[in-house]
Amino acid sequence: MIQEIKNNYKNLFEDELLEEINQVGTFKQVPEGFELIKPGSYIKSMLLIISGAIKILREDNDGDELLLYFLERGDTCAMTLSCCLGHHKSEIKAIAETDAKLIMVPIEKMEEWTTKYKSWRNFVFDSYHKRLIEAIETIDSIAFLKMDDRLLKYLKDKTKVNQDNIINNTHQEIAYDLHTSRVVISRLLKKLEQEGNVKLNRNNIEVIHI
Amino acid sequence: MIQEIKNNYKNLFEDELLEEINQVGTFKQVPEGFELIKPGSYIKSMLLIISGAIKILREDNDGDELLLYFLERGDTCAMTLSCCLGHHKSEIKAIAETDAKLIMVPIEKMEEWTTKYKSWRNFVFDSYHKRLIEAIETIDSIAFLKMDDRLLKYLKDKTKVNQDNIINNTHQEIAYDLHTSRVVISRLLKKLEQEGNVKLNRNNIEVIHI
DNA sequence: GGGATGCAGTAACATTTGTTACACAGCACT
DNA sequence: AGTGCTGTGTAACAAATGTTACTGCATCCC
Repeated sequence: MIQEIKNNYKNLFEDELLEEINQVGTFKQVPEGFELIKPGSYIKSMLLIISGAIKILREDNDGDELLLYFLERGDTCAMTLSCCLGHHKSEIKAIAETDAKLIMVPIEKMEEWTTKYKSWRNFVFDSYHKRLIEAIETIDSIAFLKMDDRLLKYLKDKTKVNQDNIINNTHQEIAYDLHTSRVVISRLLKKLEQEGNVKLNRNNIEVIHI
Repeated sequence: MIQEIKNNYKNLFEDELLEEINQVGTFKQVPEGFELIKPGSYIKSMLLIISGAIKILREDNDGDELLLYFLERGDTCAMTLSCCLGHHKSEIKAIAETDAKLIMVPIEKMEEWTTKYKSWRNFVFDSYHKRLIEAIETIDSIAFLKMDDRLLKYLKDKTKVNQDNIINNTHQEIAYDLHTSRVVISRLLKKLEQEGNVKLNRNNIEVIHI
């Protein structure tokens, strides 16, 4: 495992911390679609992402969903952090967007390390900063953009985290992430196709100009 | 100043830290409407709120605005924190919602204290957590609520931070905060009045059932 | 082949929100 | 009283989004 950790975090963490992570962390491999965090649950360990991508969703009382942002290699989940440090319940849902490799670190170590390692502290602060910025960018999208631009932005984000211009999702799945209806997505995708932004096939969408 | 600090932060910080804040911080009193943070600017000092309320806004490229959340006594601005620690530009705008008393702490102390004081570290983590939660709640409002419910929620939040059932704002000002138009706000306020939720007067709105 | 199923395309319509335009009321100032 | 200004009420319309219903197409299974 140590090699995987080093490959992804050696610039961020000092050797001693890398060694500790190696000792107390457990390696985990999950398939696409795996539910990593359920809303309302307590979290037992935090996750460091080695490869793949995780999507973070917000769910309201009626079960309606909305995509907040994606996490990638080198990222961690700020909600996990604050849940661990503050002992709050999870406010979000996390699903593996692609097959992913993770390291799970028990929560007891979290606080210990924030005292012990400056690099860890900075990592945690930086993660919070990034997530706050991304949450605010999500607000920007919802508040300032119309659905067609939100959709295009969503598709581009998807191609980025999946490193693939082809998006293998149904219109219904996209509608869930953007909290709208399938018909609306179909309509707007057709418009994007006519404008030359995407090419539509059954079960997949090719994004043209990235 | 020390007394003001103690009154508001003595449960959070150890005496030694309170003393340091007293030595390096400067007291500041600002009137309602004062612009504390401009978007795009670099921030020279972070602020601890003693009394009053601050509203935090997001501004897009066209100058359109959207209220993110309010800060109150005992709060600090997470964006300031991350700007200071990460040396990023401000992503937001901060306006005094009411007359307010603040303590300004020079940014150099920020990092020093995160190393030195556990209570400071926890305060910073906790602030991040709160702001992230509030940003996500703002997302909830925009994504899941219709404008009439958003407006009602806004009015209730306002009465809370102002500690006053009477809201002294024009419809236009409310429209800016919610990123919609004056006509829409007038229309919905009228509806809320007919439903018995508010009472409308010139230049002010009385919120009935808090 | 025939049927069942899931996905996408589309029309028709409803609702919500945004826009433009104008009337009028209250207030300040002269 | 007359003038101008700001804030509010409202109608009429436009645009965006949501909803319902129906179609056909591909795939899978029998």
